[in-house]
Amino acid sequence: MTKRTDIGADLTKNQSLVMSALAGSKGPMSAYSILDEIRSDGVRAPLQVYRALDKLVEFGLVHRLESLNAFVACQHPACDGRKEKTVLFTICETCGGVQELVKDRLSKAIEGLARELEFSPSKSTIELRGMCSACKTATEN
Amino acid sequence: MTKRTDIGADLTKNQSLVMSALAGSKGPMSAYSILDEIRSDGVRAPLQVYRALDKLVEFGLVHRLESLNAFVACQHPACDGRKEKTVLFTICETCGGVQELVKDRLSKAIEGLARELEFSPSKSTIELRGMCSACKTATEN
DNA sequence: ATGGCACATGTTATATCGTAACACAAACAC
DNA sequence: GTGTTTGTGTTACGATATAACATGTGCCAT
Repeated sequence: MTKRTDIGADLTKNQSLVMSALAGSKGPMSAYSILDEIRSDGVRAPLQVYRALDKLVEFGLVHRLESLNAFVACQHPACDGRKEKTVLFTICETCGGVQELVKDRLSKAIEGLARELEFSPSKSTIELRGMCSACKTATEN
Repeated sequence: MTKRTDIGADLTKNQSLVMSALAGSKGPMSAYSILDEIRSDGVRAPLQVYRALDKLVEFGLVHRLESLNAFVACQHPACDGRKEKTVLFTICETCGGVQELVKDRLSKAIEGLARELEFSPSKSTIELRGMCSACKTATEN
């Protein structure tokens, strides 16, 4: 049932609920905080959330941040076309903001490295923790 | 008490126990599997392991693999001098093997990116999941 | 030497994150 | 219409991590 086309459409009920919780959040959310948001819509168990998240990640609509055990909505229209790309996240430890980027130079460096090592990556995790420019300026007073 | 100099020396009791469990393992270990290894030495609670791990990570003797929630001994003599470097891990999903690398091209790409974004990283996580060359050759039969 | 400090330790309890196993329902293929 | 796939719902549990509090131990400044 259902095929994903554009954002939010053609998702199953639980997938839509999880997706809108994430889309409505300005930062990453844990599976359990998503659950809390959508309890009022009838979702009751962690597993329902995790199952929806698995699919959303598979669709490229959501990314998992490994260093936070949390999830964010994809910041591109849909990451679908970028499945093969190397995505990087910056995570500001001050404001909690997350930025998602695809950079050619970085992708190239990773690809080159993998080739050199004869390692076939199926998934890459690149996360920078630190302080974003906005928080730095805010601190300089 | 105690100052770290070379590997294994000048660590506290619990730190040494955790360190040797990790050093004796060919792959990454979870905190709880470390605990199981060193229960016979009198370590009883997760917290004792986590505290030792925190210090060992701080010393650069151990790295945390975020995508596995697990820990590995540093594969360099001691990662100490490399604190500012960008370390990458390849994680083979077939054999469980982990390789730790420092590559200049990658470090440069990350640094350039951070500068461009005016983001100040305090820690970077770069992990490639996939299949190592050895497992690939083993599969080709 | 003793009182204060920093740090490592020990212990219990609990928070947080994630999955196994089973049952049922809806859509689809043939 | 029967079998298959996929989503759903529920209970129970496993795995990962930390809070809070008490104790021990070396150091060193007065």
